[in-house]
Amino acid sequence: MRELLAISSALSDENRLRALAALSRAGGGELCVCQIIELLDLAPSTVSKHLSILRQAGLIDARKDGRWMYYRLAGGDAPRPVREALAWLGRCFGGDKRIIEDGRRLKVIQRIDPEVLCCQQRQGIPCCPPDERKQVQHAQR
Amino acid sequence: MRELLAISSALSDENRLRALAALSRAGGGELCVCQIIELLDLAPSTVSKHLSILRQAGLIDARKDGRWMYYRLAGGDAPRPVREALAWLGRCFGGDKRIIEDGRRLKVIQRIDPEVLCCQQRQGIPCCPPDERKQVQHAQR
DNA sequence: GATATAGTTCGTTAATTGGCGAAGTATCGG
DNA sequence: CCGATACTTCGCCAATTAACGAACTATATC
Repeated sequence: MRELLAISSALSDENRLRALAALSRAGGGELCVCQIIELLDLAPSTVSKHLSILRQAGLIDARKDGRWMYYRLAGGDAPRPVREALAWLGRCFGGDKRIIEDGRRLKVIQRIDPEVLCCQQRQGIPCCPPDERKQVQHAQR
Repeated sequence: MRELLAISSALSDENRLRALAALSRAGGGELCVCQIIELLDLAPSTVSKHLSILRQAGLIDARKDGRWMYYRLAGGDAPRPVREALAWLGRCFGGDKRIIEDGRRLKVIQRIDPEVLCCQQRQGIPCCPPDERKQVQHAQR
């Protein structure tokens, strides 16, 4: 019950679902935090908290490489409830508008060297056209 | 996304999970509100709210019969995300201690005529062994 | 070592949510 | 019609949570 609640609670936030969708679509299966920050357009501390909630629930794994943290979806060694939840999500994400738009932006983000991306974030430069970002936010609903 | 969030949010509360588990285990597949009130040991208005959240998410259906409302799990005509979520839950509930205990108590509750159960609730009489419930409640007796 | 940097943790605030009782709605039995 | 009854909706309060910036940790580079 506790595990089940941890999973469903982790899934009950839009930004966390977006992060999971991004991880499931990231070629190579890994994203670094700065990429997720860029995608979600939230403060680093907020994204870090979201990722820690997903990790606590067992839905994602983390790998540290120098100063960088890479996150990926939990794999075949994860408990069954986790694997099944991820499979369920995968089938649901299919045609969602927001997820598709995120996928498009993710491709752009992944083309940028993380080093450069972080540098741009420090200076408050968005990597994607700003007007697209506002649109996404307003289309939110 | 909206549907997905409605479902996962509905599942992110222990009492709602307990209600779903009870519905999945209720022989005949239906429970009336007073039975769920008795099982969860919450105020009627609270239980009603929980049920409306589950219903909003499409996870349960309702049927009105006179003064009584009967709830049951959504069936094969429900959207795929809902059906899959319920299937996932069904596999998770398996060995959970609380769910098993609830199942035991549910059997006792279902043996009571709902008419009598409601009458007892009005008078603050618990239908199950008092030592398993909060002592405060029958202080009046 | 000193400085910079990628993430995390902490503390605060605003919004959301779970809980209750009171009031409201619809139905039953007289 | 009338009261009783099964449930829902409303209004309020307490607990939780998402968000942020500031402070902290760990690692890389000089």
